[in-house]
Amino acid sequence: MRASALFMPTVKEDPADAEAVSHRLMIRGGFVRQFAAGIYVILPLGWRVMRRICRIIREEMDRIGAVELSMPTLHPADVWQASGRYQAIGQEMFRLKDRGGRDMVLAMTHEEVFAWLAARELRSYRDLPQIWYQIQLKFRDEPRPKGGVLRVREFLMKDSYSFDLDEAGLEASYAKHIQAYDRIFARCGLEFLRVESDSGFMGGAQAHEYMAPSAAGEDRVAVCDSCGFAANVELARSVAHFPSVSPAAARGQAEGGTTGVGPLEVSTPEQRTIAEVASFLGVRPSDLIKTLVYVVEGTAERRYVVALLRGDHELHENKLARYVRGAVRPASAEEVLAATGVEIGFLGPVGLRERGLRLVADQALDPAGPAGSRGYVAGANKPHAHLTVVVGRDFQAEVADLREAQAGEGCPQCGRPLTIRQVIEVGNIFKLGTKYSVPLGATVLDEKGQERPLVMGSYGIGPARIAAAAVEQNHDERGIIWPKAIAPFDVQLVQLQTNDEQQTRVAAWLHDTLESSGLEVLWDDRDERPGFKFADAELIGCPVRITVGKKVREGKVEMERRRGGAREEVLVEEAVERARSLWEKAE
RNA sequence: CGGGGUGUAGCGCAGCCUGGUAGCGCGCAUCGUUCGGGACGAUGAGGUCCCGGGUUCAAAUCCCGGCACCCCGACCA
Repeated sequence: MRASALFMPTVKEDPADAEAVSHRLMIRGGFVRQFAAGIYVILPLGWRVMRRICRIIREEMDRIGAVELSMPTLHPADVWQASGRYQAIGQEMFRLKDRGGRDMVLAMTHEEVFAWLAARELRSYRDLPQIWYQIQLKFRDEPRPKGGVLRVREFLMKDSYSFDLDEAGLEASYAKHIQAYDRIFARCGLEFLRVESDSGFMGGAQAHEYMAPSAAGEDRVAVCDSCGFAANVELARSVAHFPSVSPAAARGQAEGGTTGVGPLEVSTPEQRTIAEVASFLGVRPSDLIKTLVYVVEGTAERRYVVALLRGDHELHENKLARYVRGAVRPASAEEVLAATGVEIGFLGPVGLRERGLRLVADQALDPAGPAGSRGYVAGANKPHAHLTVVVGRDFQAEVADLREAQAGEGCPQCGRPLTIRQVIEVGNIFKLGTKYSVPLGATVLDEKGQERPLVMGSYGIGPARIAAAAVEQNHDERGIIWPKAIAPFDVQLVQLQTNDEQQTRVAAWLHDTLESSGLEVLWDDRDERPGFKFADAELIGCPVRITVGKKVREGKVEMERRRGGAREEVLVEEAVERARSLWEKAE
């Protein structure tokens, strides 16, 4: 491909509104342009990267026996009403009406349509298993698109759906996807992790996410280097550290004993925050209990739930939400007062049950756990006072994993220290069960002639996120260093003097010969100065660069790898073989 | 949705406080010189100053309302 014929608008200056490295470099390198918030034009270079990624995805999906098809993105609302998601999903779904006034939606995912198709076309267990996939647009009205193509409102997704007769079949389909995904991300040249993920509070099905470590990532995972445990922090349990108890906090424990008299009150005028109380009483934050009031929304359960955490720990709201099986939000100051009768700052667990509130304590506070029946300081539920309390003696609470795993805490499997890594979610796999097949009537007859709902799985990959993650993980100050499998071209052939006939002849020959050997070549034949072309080549980041310059008079060209390595002079007649071997060695 | 910020030539920005002539760099066009690390000179094209309303003799500039985009947080099938 001649660069003069390729539309590749590179820019020298950083775009003003691009923060993430991948965003900056993909704009500057002429891969994408922003059209509106979270909506992108993919330019020819970007599209070549996308096509290579999609090709790898197709090869690996086909290899596990999946079949490709294409689903509509404009859906009548009724399939979404059937699954309940028309109501359950809020503003994230684009909704519209057709000319007849019928409710329509733009597809944000395709479980419903695939289940609809399965319901109509799959009749017998003999039709199973099936794995269907597509590479299709998704529309999500994200509240805040960000990070270039990392979080957008319209994007391409490979999504596949498996249909099996039973859990064992789903297990097999799930395992096949793990195989395919491991290969896909490895072939795309990504550093990635497969981690346990939150399957939501709609059932206990298993789910994993594929995560590419990057500072631009929006998720965090807890990883154990010793035993290989890896989970999203939304899910990860961890073993807390248990610092020794401060004398002041221990006093309540000692004087009350584990079964003896109740809590002791201390005066704490105007001391509201954990830090204030700790410093006022001369104890550590880990000697305090944090009392957080949350509102449970959209369930028949009690409206408030009180979360108790050790003072140095942070609540992970999703964990609380999953435990109480409903969305939660922090109660407002007024709601806290209404529910507890106390202002924020002096809230504590003692006596709240008697007011009809549900108390959930984080595992680290469990008296049956490593902390034992130790003393803590907590609010007294009256202004300007705190109590020294013992969990289980002075109040009772349900125990659950509520806090976010922190770096250095113990791995739940082996106890060694956990590492927290920031990651980009590039794919996920999910055991759905019968969540969509039942409402959409996707059933087959089993060998006994009994009607059974299909057991489904759904599996997603974001090709643009693979591209962005690859850039985040592979770049230097000059530009992108594409992994060779997904680079827009394999070789960038830079011809320096475009009016030099000998150079043109050599470049044309190299271009044609390399192409016929199976490598894709971007021949920079533009009438630009050398510095300009070198800068563009490094910005665009193809694995191998060949420079055709004045040395062709001596029968030589230069070549080098984009990722490090020395620049070398090579005889023209040896250049094709040498370029191929450099490309083979590229990562 | 809460907080912060920005909208001026294709891109990056100054001008706004203190109202009156719309400017700089890059890019673009033409010519010349140059051209192995984002060249130099000359000439030139290119503007609803985000939109609407108000104040004023006069608004890019002041006031009111709206919209768009970015960042932090919340949210994220």
